[in-house]
Amino acid sequence: MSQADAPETRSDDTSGCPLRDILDRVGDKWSVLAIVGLKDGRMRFSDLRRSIEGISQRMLTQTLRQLERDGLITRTVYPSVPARVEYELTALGVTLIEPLTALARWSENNRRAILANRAAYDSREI
Amino acid sequence: MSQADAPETRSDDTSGCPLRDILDRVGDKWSVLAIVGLKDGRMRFSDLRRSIEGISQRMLTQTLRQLERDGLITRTVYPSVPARVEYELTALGVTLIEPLTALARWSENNRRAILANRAAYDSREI
DNA sequence: CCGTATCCCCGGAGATACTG
DNA sequence: CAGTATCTCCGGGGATACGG
Repeated sequence: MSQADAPETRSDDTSGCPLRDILDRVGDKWSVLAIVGLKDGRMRFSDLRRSIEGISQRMLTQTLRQLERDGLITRTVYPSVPARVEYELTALGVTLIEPLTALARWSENNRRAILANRAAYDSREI
Repeated sequence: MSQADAPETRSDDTSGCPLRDILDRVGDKWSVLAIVGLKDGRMRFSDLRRSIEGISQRMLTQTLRQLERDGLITRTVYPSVPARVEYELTALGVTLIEPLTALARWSENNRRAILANRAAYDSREI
């Protein structure tokens, strides 16, 4: 994709689509699970990890860093031995729960319909 | 989640998380743009393609098929010459617009804050 | 105009091993 | 316990060319 013809010169542009900016985060499998995992309060790294079935240490760290960078969660290090780190949603992060929940509701409400549609589509599509 | 030896359930799995099922679609860059592109009414393939900056023909086709399979859009072929195909949101697809819009609003409302957070994080993180 | 088939590359993400 | 560093593999998706 060449930028040769894009006169749109907002510097903080996100490729012209602010929606994507958040959706990239929200759409990310692990990000959502991490946010949801933190919605009931602070958690330590290892507990969070256990609560998110299937995530690797690497991915959890990476995901949490992103969320921290965006200001959606805080990271608190307790200099005990062994190290102990807790994560918690920020005020900003908490506000994300609501629209996320709206989507979750939509999902639950329409899940069966969608699965049925898929089945129907697949069966007539052999 | 202690599913001792979960023997690789099914392929319409969602791995026990219905949320993911939809988020996989919603989180998909092109899916969202396609849905948004159709929110004002039916469109032909090529118009849709032009309206979504940067999408390849391959990706658009693929994305539209998925959405059709899920029953979120309809595909109508007019056997004219040359072929002409129009896509349109279904009733179900229309209902997705609302929660999607909620997220979009959140995005717009918090975009600056997030970008600021990122900048702050990056500057103290050299 | 609309869609499919091929080739190919780049980066995401798992496994593993190691430090503070 | 929490995090980083490699290595590697796999597949998403762009470019391209062709068919209906």
